[in-house]
Amino acid sequence: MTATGPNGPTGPTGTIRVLLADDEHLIRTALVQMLDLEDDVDVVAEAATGDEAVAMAVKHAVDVAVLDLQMPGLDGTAVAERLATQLPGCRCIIVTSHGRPGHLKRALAAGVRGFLPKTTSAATLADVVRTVHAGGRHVDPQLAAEAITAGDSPLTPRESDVLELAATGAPIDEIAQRASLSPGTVRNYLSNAMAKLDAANRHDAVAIARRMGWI
Amino acid sequence: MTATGPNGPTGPTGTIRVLLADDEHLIRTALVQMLDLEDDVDVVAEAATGDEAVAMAVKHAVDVAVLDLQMPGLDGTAVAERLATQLPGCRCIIVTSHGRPGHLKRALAAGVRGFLPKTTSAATLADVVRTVHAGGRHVDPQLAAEAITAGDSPLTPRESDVLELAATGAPIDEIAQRASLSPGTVRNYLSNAMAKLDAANRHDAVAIARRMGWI
DNA sequence: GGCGGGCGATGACATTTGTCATCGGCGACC
DNA sequence: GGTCGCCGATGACAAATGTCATCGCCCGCC
Repeated sequence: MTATGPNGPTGPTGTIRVLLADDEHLIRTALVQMLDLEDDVDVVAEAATGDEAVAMAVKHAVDVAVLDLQMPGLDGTAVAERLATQLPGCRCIIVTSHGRPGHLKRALAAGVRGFLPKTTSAATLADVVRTVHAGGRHVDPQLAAEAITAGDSPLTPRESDVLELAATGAPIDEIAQRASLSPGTVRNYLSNAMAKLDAANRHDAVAIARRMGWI
Repeated sequence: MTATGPNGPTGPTGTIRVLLADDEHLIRTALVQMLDLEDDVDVVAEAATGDEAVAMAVKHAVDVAVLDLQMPGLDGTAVAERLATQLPGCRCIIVTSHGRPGHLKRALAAGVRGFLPKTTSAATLADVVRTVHAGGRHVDPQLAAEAITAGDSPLTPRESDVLELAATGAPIDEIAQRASLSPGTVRNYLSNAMAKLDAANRHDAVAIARRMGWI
């Protein structure tokens, strides 16, 4: 099984060419060093933002991209979407601190092949890089279970928009302005969202939606 | 300068005995491996929670404790407070994702000697471990500047309490119950806090207080 | 063509919040 | 002893928020 990645010939000696993207310098370096200890893994690129990640992945034609979910600019899922078209052979793995069911769903929809919370053991990461590079998939079992029980967001697109704007704590009028809606309409959407989420008020609704990863 | 830690004789060969506490398994392992590459640093204990961190630090009589700020149970600052009495010679370093001025102030008050955001470069961490072990201090310069300009929390202790309870999005009555106060009193405190923080509503106030690290 | 659902809006209404003045008790400080 | 600030409370009032019914428009589906 000599290394012929999905993207044609890979590294000179069959190592897996990896991009690692994380905005936290300390963490990124630590992770890179750790992955580089594996002799079949070669971290050939690093990035601190989503945009940088896309650029570096393409430039170095990496086999696997390990992406932090929350980054300035594009988030990990958005990067995966871009790479799906710009570097079709590249497989993406998302790593995140906060494992919300909704995030997992969106990531999977974006074609991500691996999804891990940062609470998983270190050995797992290298394994998942290999699994994914070989064409397999891996999502954290516990998260998968949560995602299944949690179901999809009951909110309509507009309701999500408005709720997202409400997340800043802004009063109704400001939300209305920013969404180009009448204040009354905003209240209606918010009221609907609250009913669907079984929340006592909109801030509670925001908290619930956030917890589920729906906004 | 043979290694005689503040706590009496340290490791057998003058290495610095370090505890590393972080609830994210992946990160913790990566950081441990990275620090262990330094030949004058020896990570002799790990912990995933605040309580565990205190226990392990004492048990292994470490010279330096590297603590993540946000952990289940005790947070990094609380651990530092405990260690100040239970293991007086131990120096504490706090590492955190979100650098809020208030957190820095509280940490310094708790006797912490180093304070770093996770965005700092990897080389810095080992340096700070050495600096702190040698009796020095190190706080991230940018954070220090913010902390100085930000000033202290204008909130009274009770106002902070109530605001913290309000942070969950609960309605007034629930806050009142949980704080054992009359609803009217809660509204007064909240109103005061909002005025002091120049916030449009209490959720805005929560956001501001959080940003400053005052709750 | 009818039906349902999302979208956007309005109006009326009840409830919740925020504001303000005011009170009494307590402890610290001069 | 007087003053000041924090604590806890009450009441009155205004403003923001949440609820509900109802309307019209448009689009997709059967």
